[in-house]
Amino acid sequence: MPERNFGVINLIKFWRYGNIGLHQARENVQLGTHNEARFAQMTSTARAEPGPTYADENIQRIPIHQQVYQQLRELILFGELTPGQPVTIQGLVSELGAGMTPVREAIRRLTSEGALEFQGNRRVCVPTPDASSIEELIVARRALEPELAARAARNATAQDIRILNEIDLRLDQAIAKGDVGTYLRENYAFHAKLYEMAKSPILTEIADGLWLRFGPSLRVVCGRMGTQNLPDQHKEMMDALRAGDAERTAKAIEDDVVQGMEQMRQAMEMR
Amino acid sequence: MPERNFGVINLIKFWRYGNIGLHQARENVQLGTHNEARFAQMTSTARAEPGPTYADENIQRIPIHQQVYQQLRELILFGELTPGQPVTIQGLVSELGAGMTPVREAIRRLTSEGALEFQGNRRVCVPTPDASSIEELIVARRALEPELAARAARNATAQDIRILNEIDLRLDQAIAKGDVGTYLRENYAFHAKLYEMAKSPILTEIADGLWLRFGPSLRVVCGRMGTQNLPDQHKEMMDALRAGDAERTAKAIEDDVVQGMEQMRQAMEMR
DNA sequence: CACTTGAAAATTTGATCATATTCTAGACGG
DNA sequence: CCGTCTAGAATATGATCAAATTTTCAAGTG
Repeated sequence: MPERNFGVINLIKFWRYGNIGLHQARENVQLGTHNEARFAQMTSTARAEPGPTYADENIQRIPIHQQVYQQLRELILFGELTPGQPVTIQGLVSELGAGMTPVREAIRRLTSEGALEFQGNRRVCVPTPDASSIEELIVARRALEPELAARAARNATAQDIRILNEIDLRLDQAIAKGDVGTYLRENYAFHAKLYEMAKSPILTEIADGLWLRFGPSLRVVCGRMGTQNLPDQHKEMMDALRAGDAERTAKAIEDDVVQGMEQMRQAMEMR
Repeated sequence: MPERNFGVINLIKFWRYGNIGLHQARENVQLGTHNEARFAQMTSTARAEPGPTYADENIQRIPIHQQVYQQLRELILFGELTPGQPVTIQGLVSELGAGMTPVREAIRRLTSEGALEFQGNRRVCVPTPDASSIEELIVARRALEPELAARAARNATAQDIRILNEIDLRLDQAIAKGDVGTYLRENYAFHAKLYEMAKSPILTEIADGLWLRFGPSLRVVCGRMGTQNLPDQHKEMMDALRAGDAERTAKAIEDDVVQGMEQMRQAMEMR
């Protein structure tokens, strides 16, 4: 059972078992009080240093509903929550020490992104995609990712390429070590970086949202298969990128996406 | 205190001028009380008959946050709100007689769908798409709509085709009469019906969401240009559909989408 | 007698609101 | 023109009520 309070960002890892918010110990875990909650990236990965490091500038209160949203988003994105798992408002409230309204707002947002599912009877849970959902996701990603990759290639700076390369290195290590969690995060980071480079906010938002729909399943599948034969077509893509060849970059990403998604589909059909 | 209850559905027509909720007459308009607010379509068009028609079955309370969401959604979708217009929580609260929490939830949902924009300083407004946004929307719609149309064609029943045809007739009449409001609604209805036929919930949700992003602009453009030279490539599409030719249906829809969006882009650039 | 079934009580959770607190933008005075 | 102040708008909480789920318990059935 959880014992410590790491600030909101770190603490939700403990869930993942059972109905969120019910069968866990009720720690006096608390969201940062108003003076502690400070600026953080809108995007994803939380910094490891929540200390009193908020130097001077850029100090901006980050609203609680935003914090809750981000955390919940990551839990789903990286499969910390399993498909079918119920997510209750009250659970989150007591788990996070936040009020109902912000929790509610976060849940609505995630629901409208397809990351959570409204069950009809006022309840919300993590969706369990079926075969046809996966098929739709393949179509959607296949349509969007190559376009984004091509745009990224056209805008790529040396700096961008270096960062991508670093991510890919960590990705390789994670695969070698069989570290599923890191694999998932770095793999996402790789694509997210490409999105960022594409400088196309709308397309990015859509493509990014798709991850939420298969994140939980991806985790389950990887957990069963291990990381060994996971796809990493990124090498060819990096070559194309360095060569400044947008078409080839797009094609490489398409292959990566299709292979990864097909693998997931097959793994899910097996059960 | 409120005197009549029309059900939330009918009442918001009053806005559309100025900052929502501020400079309007304060109708004593009120959200349905708990026992009055009853089941309605999750989708779009509200039935005209809110009377005590909730016969026996299917009587289900529709949550206020849901009602607020739907209304706000339609206001945006059909250009009742202009780009740049601020949308305030308090405004909606006093206009609708709803509490803050449900209004808040509705706004969060719409924000995460791109229908509203968070301005950084706790304010929310209807976004004003720039040229590059439009370009992205074209790419996205061009990728999704033909796919959906092809799927629709494969599933089409005689009944479906008849309904589509009726919608298209009303569309023609609206164009002839120069009735922009009806044009917008029927045009949307046409595509929405296709989505429904495609039976692909995820792709549909994405494609449907895009309408929210250009709805307000579309209204502005149509208002300036009149309805005369608006696109309606639906005839060719209907032929293809009746012939059961999915490819041709997809192509026709692609033309329709591209032409419509390009026209909007040009009209917007003119100013 | 074991087992299913059913209905009502008890408990958990969701929905909504009223209220307190924190921010922001714009007015006002220097 | 710039800093200060103030009205009002947003954020966040906890209370309250309604709905749904679970539990309880006993009657009915094979």
